[in-house]
Amino acid sequence: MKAKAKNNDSFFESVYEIVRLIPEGKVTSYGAIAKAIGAVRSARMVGYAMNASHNMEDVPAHRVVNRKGLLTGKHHFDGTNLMQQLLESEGIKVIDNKIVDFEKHFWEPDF
DNA sequence: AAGGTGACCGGCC
DNA sequence: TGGCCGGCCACCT
Repeated sequence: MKAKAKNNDSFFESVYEIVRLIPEGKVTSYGAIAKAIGAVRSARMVGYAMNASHNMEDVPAHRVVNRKGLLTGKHHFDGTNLMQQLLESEGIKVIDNKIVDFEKHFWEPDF
């Protein structure tokens, strides 16, 4: 069996915790999450964690974008425009892999 | 154990 | 907004 549940208390788990708290219709940046867990300099790790989030169903990685509001991680999703579809489905306008009014939909992890 | 990797960020132009 | 460069740090092989 694969058993890739990753029960370890790794850094990834911390990231999932925050991402899971993201409300619908809201988006956040990797840096914001990194800061929330207390690892501003580990923003890259946040993206790394999202890579493994594919096994996690409760992790809406599609609500996480880079600082520019670009769907940088959309390439890692099942489809090509799956991420965009999900965001639009929640009321977020996405044009050319870019979130419209990114700041408006920006959600900061509440400690 | 050491090196390579990466869904990033910030600064500069 | 966009492109380039350096730093940073946990995970993987």
